[in-house]
Amino acid sequence: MVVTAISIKTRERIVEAADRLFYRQGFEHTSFADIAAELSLSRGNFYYHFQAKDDLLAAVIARRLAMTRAMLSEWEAATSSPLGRIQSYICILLTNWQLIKRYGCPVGTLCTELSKLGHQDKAAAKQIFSLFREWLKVQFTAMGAGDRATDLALQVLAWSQGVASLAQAYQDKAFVQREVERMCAWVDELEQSFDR
Amino acid sequence: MVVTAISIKTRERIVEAADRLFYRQGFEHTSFADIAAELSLSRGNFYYHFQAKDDLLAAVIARRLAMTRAMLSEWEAATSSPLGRIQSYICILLTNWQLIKRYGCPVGTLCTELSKLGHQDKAAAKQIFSLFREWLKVQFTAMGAGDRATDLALQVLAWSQGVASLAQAYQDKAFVQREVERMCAWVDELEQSFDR
DNA sequence: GACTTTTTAGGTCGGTTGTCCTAATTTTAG
DNA sequence: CTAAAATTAGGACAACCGACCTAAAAAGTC
Repeated sequence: MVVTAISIKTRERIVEAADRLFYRQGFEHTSFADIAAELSLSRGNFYYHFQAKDDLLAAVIARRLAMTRAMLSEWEAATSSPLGRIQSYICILLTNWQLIKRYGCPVGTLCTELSKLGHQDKAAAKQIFSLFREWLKVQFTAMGAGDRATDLALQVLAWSQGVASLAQAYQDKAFVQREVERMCAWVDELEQSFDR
Repeated sequence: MVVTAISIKTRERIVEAADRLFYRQGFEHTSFADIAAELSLSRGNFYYHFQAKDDLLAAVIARRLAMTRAMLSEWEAATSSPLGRIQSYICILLTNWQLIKRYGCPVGTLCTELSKLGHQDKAAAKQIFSLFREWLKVQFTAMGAGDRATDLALQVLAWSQGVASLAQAYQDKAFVQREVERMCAWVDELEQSFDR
C-alpha cells in the first residue's frame, strides 16, 4: 500500500481560502470567482458544498471560532500565569502586525461589515469577540480582579480594537509598539494592586 | 414678493443622502438606485453631477471634512479650556450613541472599508482622522503636554475607536458610559500632572 | 414670447454577481 | 472489473451594478 499524500478536502480548502479573502477584501467584495481563481477550481462546485454564499460565511465563522479556541488553548498551555496569558493576547497586535496594518482586526472588521449589510450572521461573528472576552474575564478573575473582571476584559478588548483600527489607518508600527507596552504595563500594575 | 422655500441644490441633496447611506450601508453596498429611491430621483441624474461613483465618494468625504471642521470650531467656541474641549470630543460617543451602536464610527468604518477595497480614496478618508488628531494635539499642547501631545492625541483617538467598535458589537450603553467617564477622568488626571 | 442653457427622466449597454443545472469525471463498494 | 455514488467542470440564467446616451423638461436670458 502506497502512502498517499494527505489530500485536504475541497470543502476545507474553500473555507480556508474564503476565510483569507473575506478578511482581506471583505465578505461582499469577495466573489465565488475570486475564491475559485485562488484554488484553480470551477465556480460551479460551490453549490455542491454550500447551499448559498451565506452558508459559506457561516462555515468561515465556525472555522474562526475553532481557530480562536485553539489559539486560546495554546496560550493557556504555554503560559501558566493569568498576567502572562493576558499579555499573550495583547501581543497579537505585534505578531500579526503585517496583517493588521493592512486589513485591520479580523474580528472587528467582520462584525462591522456584517452589521452594515444587515446580515443575520453578525451575531455569529460577535461570538468570536465573546470568546476572547470570556477568556480574558477568566484570566482577570484568576488574577484576583473579582467583580471587576468583566469590565477589565471589555477594556482590554476595546483597547486592542482601537489600536488595530488606527494601525490600519496610519500603519505606524512605533505607535503599536508603544501601546502594547502601555497595555502590558497597565495589566502589570493591575495585578500588583490586586495582591495588596 | 412671496417668500420662496429654500431649495437645496440637487447635487447637495445627493451628497447628503450618499453620506448617510454610505455610513449606514457601506460605500460598496450602496447603489445609485438606493440614493435615487431615497430622493425620489432618477438614476440618470448622477452622471450629470458626478463623473463616476468615485467622484461622489470624494464629494462625501469633502463634506465630512467640512462638517468635522465646523464641529471642531463649535467646540472651540463653546469651551475655552483644552480639558473641556477634549472632553467634548470624548462625549460624542454618548451624544451619537444611537448611530454608533448601529453603524460604528463613521470615520473608522469608512477607512476600513476603503482599505479593504483597495480604494485610492482611503488616503482622503484618513484625513478626517487627522483632523481630529491634529486638533486634539493642539489641545494637549495648550494643556501643557509638551512632547507628549502627539502621542496623547493618538491615544485618545485609539481609545474612542475601540469603544465605538465594541459599542457596535455589543450595543452596551452602560459600557460606553463607563468608558467615557474613565477617559474624562484620565484626561483630568493628565492635566493635573502637567500643572505640577 | 422666443431662445439658450441647465437640469432631469428614462432607457440601454457591457460586465459581474449569486444561483442553478447537467454532463463528465473521479472515487468508492461489491 | 463493474456499478453506484460522490465530486467536479463548465455553461446558462435572471438580477443587479456602474456607466453612458438622448430626449424632454425646467430655468434663466434677452
